[in-house]
Amino acid sequence: MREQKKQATRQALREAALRLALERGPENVRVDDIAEAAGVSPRTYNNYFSSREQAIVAAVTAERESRVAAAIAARPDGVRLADAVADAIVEQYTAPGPHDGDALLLITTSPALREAYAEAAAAMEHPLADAIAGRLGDGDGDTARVLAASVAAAVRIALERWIQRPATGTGGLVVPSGSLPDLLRAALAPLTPALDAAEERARHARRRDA
Amino acid sequence: MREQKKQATRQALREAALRLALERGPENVRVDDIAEAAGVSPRTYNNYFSSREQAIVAAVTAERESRVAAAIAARPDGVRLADAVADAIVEQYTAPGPHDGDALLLITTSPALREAYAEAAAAMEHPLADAIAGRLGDGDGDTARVLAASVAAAVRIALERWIQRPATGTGGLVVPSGSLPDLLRAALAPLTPALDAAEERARHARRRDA
DNA sequence: GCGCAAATTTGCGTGCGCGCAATTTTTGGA
DNA sequence: TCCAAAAATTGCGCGCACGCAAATTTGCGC
Repeated sequence: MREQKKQATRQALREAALRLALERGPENVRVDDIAEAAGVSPRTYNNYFSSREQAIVAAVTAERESRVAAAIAARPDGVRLADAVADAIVEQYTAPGPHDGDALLLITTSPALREAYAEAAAAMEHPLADAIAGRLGDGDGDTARVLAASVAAAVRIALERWIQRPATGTGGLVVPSGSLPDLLRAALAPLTPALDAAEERARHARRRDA
Repeated sequence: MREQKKQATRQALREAALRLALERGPENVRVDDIAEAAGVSPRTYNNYFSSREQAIVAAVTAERESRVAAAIAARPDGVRLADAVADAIVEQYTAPGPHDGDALLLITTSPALREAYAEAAAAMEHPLADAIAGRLGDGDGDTARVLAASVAAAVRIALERWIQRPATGTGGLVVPSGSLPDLLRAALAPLTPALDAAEERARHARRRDA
């Protein structure tokens, strides 16, 4: 129940950060302001978030990265790994958050926030590696890590694309950065052969053991 | 020739950073010291490197990341993409640098330096994406980006493993983290199917065009 | 309720990253 | 050679991240 209090503080900081950023614009939010709004000392803020952008972005990201891993583990054993991964990711990234509308608009505004948002996808690397290793029968933990890192990188790239505002002023026809699910699946597609091959290898290894 | 001067300053900073870190230990090197040793204002230091660790690590990393891309582009068209990538990476990461012996020992000492060293692999993402796109006939630049990011992530993981000191005090038999070439190839192996598939697709696309 | 141990919060000090605007250096043309 | 534009360097100031140690809170057995 001590953990509950920590999560409460964390959430308070997230929401304070987002609210202030929406009210005043991201540039006019000091770390001290966020801490004060959450009823916490400025030093404590940095025990929870290691940068100012992280807190704002976390308000919309929440625990999404670890949910992805859980969602993958929850898929029945029959489905292909590549499908489990792609479906879980699309599912979690399209799950409606409370403030998403205005918050995402805000994030696209600031380069620093855009970067932090895309970079947050890296947080899924370790949970994802565990989930993939679980599915592969953890014959080779290293393979799982590499695949997880690759998937995380693909998601990051998809998010970068998605958040990118089409260049203003060029008047050019920039590809209007399709829907998020499409971008995610497109970015993950090149990795499908690698996931399939790893799954196949794991299957062979298991059969050999039996 | 203005570019030459910039590169000279950059190198002076790198070498000064490494030399001081070796002399006093990484913790006892202020950014101001590095700047002074390189005959440059502290502010200028941050025009070249955005963190203290970056300069030290850059002394051993140098321009390795961009060389990888060049090495890939230099391979004859016949060789498989996956082989070109793996060979180029192994080649560049085993190329003997001047100070490598003591410098690498130093890097393994400090967690911050270890992280910076592994993280430096991310710098190869963009050059690598260009090189891969070139090989694939840039039919799909997005695929190249994802593959490049995946390769960079794999290299990062291999480097993390490599510089990991076996846990002291556990007395356990930690796998003694094989040779760097082996680690690199092992980390890249899971991505081979993805690289092969992308190459195959590109070949079909080209044939269709002809 | 009491008190102790563990974990968390907090204040303080230091060094750092970087935006900004002024200054110095470099470049290329007349 | 000289000058104007461009580019790099520098000083300044601010806010921030974080190590450290003291203070506070929390959890738990009695």
